[in-house]
Amino acid sequence: MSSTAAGAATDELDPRRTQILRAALEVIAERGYSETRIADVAERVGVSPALVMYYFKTKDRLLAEAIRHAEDLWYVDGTRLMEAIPTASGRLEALVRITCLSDEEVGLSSESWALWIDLWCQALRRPAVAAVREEFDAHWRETIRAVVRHGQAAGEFEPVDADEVAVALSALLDGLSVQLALRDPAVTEERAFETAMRFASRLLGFAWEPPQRVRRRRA
Amino acid sequence: MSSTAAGAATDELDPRRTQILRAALEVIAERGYSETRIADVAERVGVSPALVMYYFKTKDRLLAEAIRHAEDLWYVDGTRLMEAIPTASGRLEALVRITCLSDEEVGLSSESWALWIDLWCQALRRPAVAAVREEFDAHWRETIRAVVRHGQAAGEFEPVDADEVAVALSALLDGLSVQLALRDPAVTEERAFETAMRFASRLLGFAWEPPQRVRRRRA
DNA sequence: CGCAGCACTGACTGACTGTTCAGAATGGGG
DNA sequence: CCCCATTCTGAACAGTCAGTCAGTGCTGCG
Repeated sequence: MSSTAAGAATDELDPRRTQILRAALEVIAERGYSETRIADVAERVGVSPALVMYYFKTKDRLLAEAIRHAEDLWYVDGTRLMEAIPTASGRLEALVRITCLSDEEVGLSSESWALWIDLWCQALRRPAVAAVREEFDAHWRETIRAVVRHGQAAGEFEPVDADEVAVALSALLDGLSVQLALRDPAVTEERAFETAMRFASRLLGFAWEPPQRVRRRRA
Repeated sequence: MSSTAAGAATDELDPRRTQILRAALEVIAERGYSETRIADVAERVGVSPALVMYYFKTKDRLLAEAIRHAEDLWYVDGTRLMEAIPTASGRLEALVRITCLSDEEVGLSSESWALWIDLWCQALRRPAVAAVREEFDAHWRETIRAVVRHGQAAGEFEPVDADEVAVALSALLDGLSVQLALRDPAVTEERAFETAMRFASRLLGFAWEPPQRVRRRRA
Protein backbone atom coordinates (compact mmCIF):
# COMPACT_ATOMS: atom_id res chain seq x y z
CA MET A 1 0.00 0.00 0.00
CA SER A 2 1.14 3.52 -0.88
CA SER A 3 4.79 4.54 -0.79
CA THR A 4 5.68 3.27 -4.24
CA ALA A 5 8.56 5.56 -4.93
CA ALA A 6 7.80 7.61 -1.86
CA GLY A 7 9.90 5.92 0.76
CA ALA A 8 12.77 5.19 -1.60
CA ALA A 9 14.85 8.10 -0.40
CA THR A 10 14.53 7.18 3.25
CA ASP A 11 15.02 3.49 2.52
CA GLU A 12 18.55 4.24 1.39
CA LEU A 13 19.42 5.67 4.78
CA ASP A 14 18.84 2.50 6.74
CA PRO A 15 16.85 -0.25 5.04
CA ARG A 16 16.38 -2.36 8.16
CA ARG A 17 15.16 0.60 10.11
CA THR A 18 12.44 1.65 7.68
CA GLN A 19 11.59 -1.99 7.16
CA ILE A 20 10.81 -2.22 10.87
CA LEU A 21 8.87 1.03 10.76
CA ARG A 22 6.71 -0.22 7.94
CA ALA A 23 6.09 -3.48 9.75
CA ALA A 24 5.17 -1.54 12.87
CA LEU A 25 2.62 0.47 10.90
CA GLU A 26 1.05 -2.69 9.56
CA VAL A 27 0.77 -4.20 13.02
CA ILE A 28 -0.64 -0.99 14.48
CA ALA A 29 -3.26 -0.88 11.76
CA GLU A 30 -4.21 -4.50 12.44
CA ARG A 31 -4.04 -4.80 16.20
CA GLY A 32 -4.20 -1.22 17.35
CA TYR A 33 -1.57 0.98 18.91
CA SER A 34 -1.79 -0.22 22.48
CA GLU A 35 -2.10 -3.88 21.50
CA THR A 36 1.00 -3.81 19.34
CA ARG A 37 3.78 -6.01 20.69
CA ILE A 38 7.34 -5.74 19.60
CA ALA A 39 7.30 -9.49 19.10
CA ASP A 40 4.68 -8.99 16.37
CA VAL A 41 6.74 -6.40 14.61
CA ALA A 42 9.87 -8.53 14.85
CA GLU A 43 8.08 -11.58 13.53
CA ARG A 44 6.71 -9.66 10.56
CA VAL A 45 10.18 -8.53 9.60
CA GLY A 46 11.57 -11.97 10.30
CA VAL A 47 14.05 -10.97 13.00
CA SER A 48 14.32 -11.39 16.73
CA PRO A 49 12.51 -9.03 19.11
CA ALA A 50 15.87 -8.03 20.50
CA LEU A 51 16.81 -6.48 17.18
CA VAL A 52 13.84 -4.18 17.28
CA MET A 53 15.05 -3.00 20.67
CA TYR A 54 18.47 -2.60 19.16
CA TYR A 55 17.23 -0.04 16.63
CA PHE A 56 14.67 1.70 18.79
CA LYS A 57 15.68 1.76 22.41
CA THR A 58 12.11 1.50 23.65
CA LYS A 59 8.65 0.51 22.49
CA ASP A 60 7.32 4.04 22.85
CA ARG A 61 10.01 5.34 20.61
CA LEU A 62 9.31 2.73 17.97
CA LEU A 63 5.61 3.55 17.89
CA ALA A 64 6.17 7.29 17.89
CA GLU A 65 8.57 7.06 14.98
CA ALA A 66 6.21 4.76 13.14
CA ILE A 67 3.43 7.33 13.39
CA ARG A 68 5.71 10.05 12.13
CA HIS A 69 6.75 7.80 9.30
CA ALA A 70 3.11 7.29 8.31
CA GLU A 71 2.60 11.03 8.35
CA ASP A 72 5.51 11.51 5.96
CA LEU A 73 4.27 8.84 3.56
CA TRP A 74 0.81 10.31 3.51
CA TYR A 75 1.98 13.79 2.63
CA VAL A 76 4.46 12.73 0.01
CA ASP A 77 1.74 10.85 -1.85
CA GLY A 78 -0.94 13.43 -1.15
CA THR A 79 0.80 16.61 -2.21
CA ARG A 80 2.25 14.98 -5.31
CA LEU A 81 -1.24 14.08 -6.43
CA MET A 82 -2.59 17.52 -5.62
CA GLU A 83 0.00 19.50 -7.47
CA ALA A 84 -0.96 17.80 -10.72
CA ILE A 85 -4.34 19.54 -10.64
CA PRO A 86 -4.65 23.12 -11.92
CA THR A 87 -8.01 24.44 -10.68
CA ALA A 88 -8.70 25.12 -7.02
CA SER A 89 -12.07 23.41 -7.08
CA GLY A 90 -10.44 20.39 -8.67
CA ARG A 91 -7.81 20.34 -5.94
CA LEU A 92 -10.40 20.63 -3.26
CA GLU A 93 -12.31 17.77 -4.78
CA ALA A 94 -9.14 15.71 -4.81
CA LEU A 95 -8.57 16.49 -1.14
CA VAL A 96 -12.04 15.39 -0.25
CA ARG A 97 -11.79 12.33 -2.43
CA ILE A 98 -8.62 10.97 -0.91
CA THR A 99 -10.06 11.32 2.57
CA CYS A 100 -13.43 9.76 1.78
CA LEU A 101 -12.96 7.32 -1.07
CA SER A 102 -10.75 4.29 -0.59
CA ASP A 103 -10.56 2.97 -4.15
CA GLU A 104 -8.17 5.65 -5.31
CA GLU A 105 -4.56 5.22 -6.28
CA VAL A 106 -3.59 6.88 -3.02
CA GLY A 107 -5.10 3.94 -1.27
CA LEU A 108 -4.69 4.27 2.46
CA SER A 109 -8.13 5.38 3.46
CA SER A 110 -9.90 2.47 5.08
CA GLU A 111 -7.16 1.13 7.29
CA SER A 112 -5.26 4.36 7.68
CA TRP A 113 -8.30 6.04 9.17
CA ALA A 114 -8.26 3.40 11.85
CA LEU A 115 -4.70 4.38 12.51
CA TRP A 116 -5.79 7.97 12.62
CA ILE A 117 -8.40 7.34 15.30
CA ASP A 118 -5.84 5.37 17.24
CA LEU A 119 -3.53 8.35 16.98
CA TRP A 120 -6.15 10.62 18.52
CA CYS A 121 -6.71 8.16 21.28
CA GLN A 122 -3.04 8.04 22.20
CA ALA A 123 -2.67 11.79 21.80
CA LEU A 124 -5.15 12.19 24.63
CA ARG A 125 -2.53 11.05 27.11
CA ARG A 126 0.90 10.82 25.55
CA PRO A 127 2.39 14.29 25.03
CA ALA A 128 4.81 12.98 22.42
CA VAL A 129 1.99 11.62 20.28
CA ALA A 130 -0.06 14.74 20.91
CA ALA A 131 2.72 16.85 19.40
CA VAL A 132 2.81 14.76 16.23
CA ARG A 133 -0.95 14.91 15.96
CA GLU A 134 -1.17 18.66 16.34
CA GLU A 135 1.59 19.27 13.88
CA PHE A 136 -0.08 16.96 11.40
CA ASP A 137 -3.46 18.63 11.79
CA ALA A 138 -2.01 22.11 11.47
CA HIS A 139 -0.33 21.00 8.25
CA TRP A 140 -3.59 19.57 6.98
CA ARG A 141 -5.52 22.74 7.69
CA GLU A 142 -2.78 24.76 6.07
CA THR A 143 -3.17 22.65 2.95
CA ILE A 144 -6.88 23.40 2.81
CA ARG A 145 -6.29 27.07 3.53
CA ALA A 146 -3.81 27.30 0.66
CA VAL A 147 -6.25 25.76 -1.77
CA VAL A 148 -8.95 28.15 -0.63
CA ARG A 149 -6.72 31.20 -1.04
CA HIS A 150 -5.60 29.94 -4.41
CA GLY A 151 -9.20 29.61 -5.52
CA GLN A 152 -10.08 33.02 -4.18
CA ALA A 153 -7.18 34.65 -6.02
CA ALA A 154 -8.32 32.99 -9.21
CA GLY A 155 -11.88 34.13 -8.67
CA GLU A 156 -13.21 30.60 -8.34
CA PHE A 157 -14.26 30.98 -4.70
CA GLU A 158 -15.99 33.71 -2.79
CA PRO A 159 -13.87 35.79 -0.41
CA VAL A 160 -14.85 34.11 2.86
CA ASP A 161 -12.47 33.61 5.77
CA ALA A 162 -10.02 30.91 4.71
CA ASP A 163 -9.15 30.01 8.29
CA GLU A 164 -12.77 29.46 9.12
CA VAL A 165 -13.23 27.26 6.09
CA ALA A 166 -10.16 25.22 6.93
CA VAL A 167 -11.33 24.53 10.46
CA ALA A 168 -14.86 23.69 9.41
CA LEU A 169 -13.98 21.54 6.43
CA SER A 170 -11.26 19.59 8.21
CA ALA A 171 -13.61 18.95 11.11
CA LEU A 172 -16.33 17.75 8.79
CA LEU A 173 -13.92 15.45 7.00
CA ASP A 174 -12.64 14.10 10.29
CA GLY A 175 -16.15 13.39 11.48
CA LEU A 176 -17.18 11.71 8.27
CA SER A 177 -14.04 9.65 8.21
CA VAL A 178 -14.72 8.36 11.70
CA GLN A 179 -18.02 6.99 10.49
CA LEU A 180 -16.32 5.47 7.50
CA ALA A 181 -13.57 3.90 9.57
CA LEU A 182 -16.17 2.40 11.90
CA ARG A 183 -18.20 1.26 8.91
CA ASP A 184 -21.37 2.93 10.07
CA PRO A 185 -24.13 1.78 7.71
CA ALA A 186 -25.60 5.29 7.67
CA VAL A 187 -22.48 6.76 6.05
CA THR A 188 -21.20 5.23 2.84
CA GLU A 189 -18.12 6.48 1.05
CA GLU A 190 -20.14 8.10 -1.71
CA ARG A 191 -22.42 9.76 0.74
CA ALA A 192 -19.53 11.13 2.74
CA PHE A 193 -17.91 12.42 -0.42
CA GLU A 194 -21.04 14.13 -1.65
CA THR A 195 -21.86 15.58 1.75
CA ALA A 196 -18.42 17.07 2.10
CA MET A 197 -18.41 18.46 -1.43
CA ARG A 198 -21.85 19.94 -1.11
CA PHE A 199 -20.71 21.58 2.09
CA ALA A 200 -17.54 22.93 0.54
CA SER A 201 -19.22 24.24 -2.59
CA ARG A 202 -21.92 25.96 -0.60
CA LEU A 203 -19.38 27.46 1.77
CA LEU A 204 -17.09 28.73 -0.95
CA GLY A 205 -19.77 29.46 -3.51
CA PHE A 206 -18.66 27.40 -6.46
CA ALA A 207 -20.78 25.19 -8.63
CA TRP A 208 -20.68 21.48 -7.96
CA GLU A 209 -23.11 18.76 -8.82
CA PRO A 210 -22.90 15.22 -7.48
CA PRO A 211 -21.74 12.67 -10.03
CA GLN A 212 -24.40 10.56 -11.66
CA ARG A 213 -24.80 7.01 -10.39
CA VAL A 214 -22.07 5.96 -12.84
CA ARG A 215 -18.49 5.89 -11.62
CA ARG A 216 -17.33 9.41 -12.13
CA ARG A 217 -14.69 10.49 -14.65
CA ARG A 218 -13.39 14.04 -14.47
CA ALA A 219 -9.65 13.66 -13.77
CA MET B 1 -20.27 15.07 37.63
CA SER B 2 -23.64 14.77 35.85
CA SER B 3 -26.15 12.18 36.97
CA THR B 4 -27.60 14.25 39.76
CA ALA B 5 -31.00 12.66 39.92
CA ALA B 6 -30.30 10.69 36.78
CA GLY B 7 -28.78 7.52 38.13
CA ALA B 8 -31.03 7.44 41.17
CA ALA B 9 -33.37 4.88 39.71
CA THR B 10 -30.61 2.47 38.75
CA ASP B 11 -28.80 3.08 42.01
CA GLU B 12 -31.68 1.49 43.86
CA LEU B 13 -31.26 -1.73 41.95
CA ASP B 14 -27.78 -2.50 43.18
CA PRO B 15 -25.83 0.33 44.78
CA ARG B 16 -22.50 -1.46 44.84
CA ARG B 17 -22.82 -2.37 41.21
CA THR B 18 -23.47 1.15 39.96
CA GLN B 19 -20.86 2.44 42.35
CA ILE B 20 -18.33 0.25 40.61
CA LEU B 21 -19.59 1.33 37.20
CA ARG B 22 -19.18 4.97 38.08
CA ALA B 23 -15.70 4.35 39.40
CA ALA B 24 -14.86 2.50 36.20
CA LEU B 25 -16.00 5.47 34.13
CA GLU B 26 -13.80 7.80 36.13
CA VAL B 27 -10.78 5.58 35.69
CA ILE B 28 -11.44 5.15 31.98
CA ALA B 29 -11.66 8.90 31.58
CA GLU B 30 -8.37 9.37 33.42
CA ARG B 31 -6.22 6.50 32.21
CA GLY B 32 -7.94 5.45 29.02
CA TYR B 33 -9.90 2.34 28.22
CA SER B 34 -7.05 -0.04 27.53
CA GLU B 35 -4.95 1.23 30.44
CA THR B 36 -7.71 0.76 32.96
CA ARG B 37 -6.90 -1.90 35.55
CA ILE B 38 -9.48 -3.49 37.72
CA ALA B 39 -7.19 -2.79 40.66
CA ASP B 40 -7.68 0.94 39.98
CA VAL B 41 -11.42 0.62 39.91
CA ALA B 42 -11.42 -1.46 43.09
CA GLU B 43 -9.16 0.99 44.89
CA ARG B 44 -11.39 3.90 43.94
CA VAL B 45 -14.41 2.18 45.39
CA GLY B 46 -12.40 1.03 48.39
CA VAL B 47 -12.85 -2.68 47.93
CA SER B 48 -10.71 -5.59 46.83
CA PRO B 49 -10.12 -6.34 43.16
CA ALA B 50 -11.74 -9.70 43.69
CA LEU B 51 -15.05 -8.03 44.43
CA VAL B 52 -15.06 -6.34 41.09
CA MET B 53 -14.65 -9.73 39.50
CA TYR B 54 -17.47 -10.95 41.68
CA TYR B 55 -19.92 -8.47 40.18
CA PHE B 56 -18.65 -8.51 36.62
CA LYS B 57 -17.25 -11.88 35.67
CA THR B 58 -14.59 -10.38 33.43
CA LYS B 59 -12.81 -7.12 32.73
CA ASP B 60 -14.26 -6.82 29.26
CA ARG B 61 -17.74 -7.08 30.65
CA LEU B 62 -17.05 -4.43 33.25
CA LEU B 63 -15.79 -1.97 30.68
CA ALA B 64 -18.57 -2.70 28.23
CA GLU B 65 -21.22 -2.12 30.89
CA ALA B 66 -19.48 1.03 32.02
CA ILE B 67 -19.67 2.46 28.53
CA ARG B 68 -23.32 1.64 28.25
CA HIS B 69 -23.87 3.23 31.61
CA ALA B 70 -22.22 6.43 30.41
CA GLU B 71 -24.44 6.40 27.36
CA ASP B 72 -27.54 6.20 29.54
CA LEU B 73 -26.44 9.01 31.79
CA TRP B 74 -25.69 11.24 28.85
CA TYR B 75 -29.08 10.81 27.26
CA VAL B 76 -31.05 11.18 30.43
CA ASP B 77 -29.42 14.53 31.09
CA GLY B 78 -29.39 15.57 27.45
CA THR B 79 -32.99 14.94 26.47
CA ARG B 80 -34.32 16.38 29.69
CA LEU B 81 -32.54 19.63 28.93
CA MET B 82 -33.69 19.66 25.32
CA GLU B 83 -37.36 19.14 25.99
CA ALA B 84 -37.48 22.32 28.04
CA ILE B 85 -36.86 24.38 24.92
CA PRO B 86 -39.77 25.23 22.60
CA THR B 87 -38.30 26.48 19.32
CA ALA B 88 -36.42 24.18 16.96
CA SER B 89 -33.60 26.62 16.43
CA GLY B 90 -33.27 26.95 20.19
CA ARG B 91 -33.09 23.19 20.56
CA LEU B 92 -30.52 22.94 17.85
CA GLU B 93 -28.45 25.57 19.55
CA ALA B 94 -28.72 23.65 22.81
CA LEU B 95 -27.55 20.50 21.05
CA VAL B 96 -24.57 22.26 19.62
CA ARG B 97 -23.82 23.94 22.89
CA ILE B 98 -23.70 20.82 25.01
CA THR B 99 -21.33 19.21 22.56
CA CYS B 100 -18.99 22.17 22.20
CA LEU B 101 -19.13 24.15 25.42
CA SER B 102 -17.97 22.58 28.65
CA ASP B 103 -19.09 25.16 31.20
CA GLU B 104 -22.73 24.22 30.96
CA GLU B 105 -24.83 22.59 33.62
CA VAL B 106 -24.70 19.38 31.62
CA GLY B 107 -21.03 19.31 32.29
CA LEU B 108 -19.49 16.26 30.73
CA SER B 109 -17.89 17.76 27.66
CA SER B 110 -14.18 17.99 28.16
CA GLU B 111 -13.46 14.65 29.73
CA SER B 112 -16.38 12.82 28.24
CA TRP B 113 -15.17 13.60 24.76
CA ALA B 114 -11.98 11.83 25.64
CA LEU B 115 -14.08 8.85 26.61
CA TRP B 116 -15.87 9.18 23.31
CA ILE B 117 -12.67 9.03 21.28
CA ASP B 118 -11.61 6.05 23.32
CA LEU B 119 -14.92 4.43 22.49
CA TRP B 120 -14.26 4.87 18.77
CA CYS B 121 -10.83 3.41 19.18
CA GLN B 122 -12.12 0.30 20.88
CA ALA B 123 -15.03 0.01 18.47
CA LEU B 124 -12.51 -0.42 15.68
CA ARG B 125 -11.74 -3.91 16.95
CA ARG B 126 -14.18 -5.05 19.59
CA PRO B 127 -17.53 -5.96 18.05
CA ALA B 128 -19.31 -5.56 21.38
CA VAL B 129 -18.11 -1.99 21.73
CA ALA B 130 -18.82 -1.33 18.07
CA ALA B 131 -22.45 -2.27 18.61
CA VAL B 132 -22.81 0.18 21.49
CA ARG B 133 -21.17 2.90 19.47
CA GLU B 134 -23.35 2.44 16.40
CA GLU B 135 -26.51 2.35 18.45
CA PHE B 136 -25.45 5.50 20.25
CA ASP B 137 -24.63 7.33 17.03
CA ALA B 138 -27.87 6.31 15.37
CA HIS B 139 -29.71 7.65 18.38
CA TRP B 140 -27.78 10.90 18.20
CA ARG B 141 -28.52 11.40 14.52
CA GLU B 142 -32.15 10.58 15.15
CA THR B 143 -32.24 13.34 17.75
CA ILE B 144 -30.91 15.85 15.26
CA ARG B 145 -33.27 14.61 12.58
CA ALA B 146 -36.23 15.06 14.90
CA VAL B 147 -35.27 18.62 15.69
CA VAL B 148 -34.87 19.39 12.00
CA ARG B 149 -38.27 17.93 11.12
CA HIS B 150 -39.82 19.77 14.01
CA GLY B 151 -38.35 23.02 12.76
CA GLN B 152 -39.47 22.35 9.22
CA ALA B 153 -43.01 21.63 10.32
CA ALA B 154 -43.04 24.89 12.23
CA GLY B 155 -41.69 26.78 9.24
CA GLU B 156 -38.47 27.71 11.01
CA PHE B 157 -36.24 25.70 8.69
CA GLU B 158 -36.14 25.22 4.96
CA PRO B 159 -37.33 21.88 3.60
CA VAL B 160 -33.94 20.25 3.01
CA ASP B 161 -33.26 16.54 3.49
CA ALA B 162 -33.29 15.93 7.24
CA ASP B 163 -31.19 12.77 6.93
CA GLU B 164 -28.54 14.63 5.04
CA VAL B 165 -28.46 17.37 7.65
CA ALA B 166 -28.23 14.86 10.48
CA VAL B 167 -25.25 13.10 8.92
CA ALA B 168 -23.47 16.32 8.07
CA LEU B 169 -24.07 18.10 11.34
CA SER B 170 -23.21 15.14 13.54
CA ALA B 171 -20.03 14.62 11.55
CA LEU B 172 -19.09 18.27 11.91
CA LEU B 173 -19.73 18.18 15.64
CA ASP B 174 -17.71 14.99 16.01
CA GLY B 175 -14.80 16.52 14.15
CA LEU B 176 -14.88 19.74 16.13
CA SER B 177 -15.14 17.84 19.38
CA VAL B 178 -12.07 15.84 18.54
CA GLN B 179 -10.11 19.05 18.25
CA LEU B 180 -11.57 20.26 21.53
CA ALA B 181 -10.80 17.02 23.33
CA LEU B 182 -7.23 17.17 22.07
CA ARG B 183 -7.02 20.82 23.04
CA ASP B 184 -5.90 21.96 19.62
CA PRO B 185 -5.00 25.63 19.93
CA ALA B 186 -6.62 26.36 16.57
CA VAL B 187 -10.07 25.34 17.81
CA THR B 188 -11.41 26.97 20.93
CA GLU B 189 -14.80 26.12 22.40
CA GLU B 190 -16.33 29.39 21.23
CA ARG B 191 -14.95 28.96 17.78
CA ALA B 192 -16.27 25.43 17.53
CA PHE B 193 -19.66 26.57 18.72
CA GLU B 194 -19.87 29.43 16.25
CA THR B 195 -18.59 27.34 13.38
CA ALA B 196 -21.15 24.66 13.99
CA MET B 197 -24.00 27.14 14.40
CA ARG B 198 -23.05 29.08 11.31
CA PHE B 199 -23.00 25.82 9.42
CA ALA B 200 -26.36 24.71 10.76
CA SER B 201 -28.07 28.03 10.15
CA ARG B 202 -26.76 28.24 6.62
CA LEU B 203 -27.76 24.65 5.92
CA LEU B 204 -31.26 25.03 7.31
CA GLY B 205 -31.78 28.64 6.34
CA PHE B 206 -32.55 30.25 9.66
CA ALA B 207 -31.15 33.47 11.03
CA TRP B 208 -28.37 33.21 13.57
CA GLU B 209 -25.80 35.70 14.65
CA PRO B 210 -22.79 34.89 16.84
CA PRO B 211 -23.07 36.17 20.38
CA GLN B 212 -21.15 39.34 21.17
CA ARG B 213 -17.88 38.97 23.06
CA VAL B 214 -19.87 39.05 26.29
CA ARG B 215 -20.92 35.77 27.86
CA ARG B 216 -24.23 35.10 26.19
CA ARG B 217 -27.57 35.03 27.98
CA ARG B 218 -30.55 33.70 26.07
CA ALA B 219 -31.74 30.73 28.17
C1' DC C 1 45.79 -13.54 9.88
C1' DG C 2 43.79 -10.91 13.52
C1' DC C 3 41.12 -7.46 15.13
C1' DA C 4 37.47 -4.23 15.60
C1' DG C 5 32.96 -2.93 14.86
C1' DC C 6 28.48 -3.93 13.54
C1' DA C 7 24.12 -6.55 13.07
C1' DC C 8 21.98 -9.87 15.28
C1' DT C 9 20.21 -13.69 18.46
C1' DG C 10 18.58 -16.89 22.40
C1' DA C 11 17.66 -17.18 26.77
C1' DC C 12 16.45 -15.06 30.64
C1' DT C 13 14.11 -11.87 34.10
C1' DG C 14 11.34 -8.79 36.43
C1' DA C 15 7.21 -6.55 36.66
C1' DC C 16 2.58 -6.37 35.96
C1' DT C 17 -2.16 -7.91 36.19
C1' DG C 18 -6.47 -10.62 35.16
C1' DT C 19 -8.41 -14.30 37.36
C1' DT C 20 -9.28 -18.01 40.83
C1' DC C 21 -10.31 -19.91 45.21
C1' DA C 22 -10.78 -21.09 49.88
C1' DG C 23 -12.55 -19.11 53.38
C1' DA C 24 -13.88 -14.88 56.66
C1' DA C 25 -17.47 -11.49 57.94
C1' DT C 26 -22.21 -10.22 57.94
C1' DG C 27 -26.98 -10.36 58.51
C1' DG C 28 -31.60 -12.09 58.25
C1' DG C 29 -34.98 -15.91 59.08
C1' DG C 30 -36.37 -19.99 61.48
C1' DC D 1 -28.72 -19.78 68.73
C1' DC D 2 -27.82 -21.94 64.38
C1' DC D 3 -27.95 -22.05 59.41
C1' DC D 4 -27.59 -20.37 55.08
C1' DA D 5 -26.98 -17.02 51.45
C1' DT D 6 -24.75 -13.14 50.21
C1' DT D 7 -20.97 -10.14 50.20
C1' DC D 8 -16.33 -9.63 50.52
C1' DT D 9 -11.16 -10.53 51.17
C1' DG D 10 -6.06 -12.17 51.06
C1' DA D 11 -3.13 -14.78 48.87
C1' DA D 12 -1.60 -17.13 45.31
C1' DC D 13 -1.43 -18.50 40.24
C1' DA D 14 -0.51 -18.09 35.46
C1' DG D 15 0.31 -15.78 31.40
C1' DT D 16 2.22 -11.97 29.01
C1' DC D 17 5.79 -8.87 27.51
C1' DA D 18 9.20 -5.05 27.55
C1' DG D 19 13.67 -4.86 28.23
C1' DT D 20 18.65 -6.96 29.24
C1' DC D 21 22.85 -9.26 28.36
C1' DA D 22 26.38 -12.17 27.07
C1' DG D 23 27.84 -13.87 23.24
C1' DT D 24 27.86 -15.37 17.91
C1' DG D 25 28.64 -14.64 13.14
C1' DC D 26 30.12 -11.59 9.61
C1' DT D 27 32.58 -7.99 7.14
C1' DG D 28 36.13 -5.06 5.98
C1' DC D 29 40.61 -3.23 7.07
C1' DG D 30 45.41 -2.95 8.46
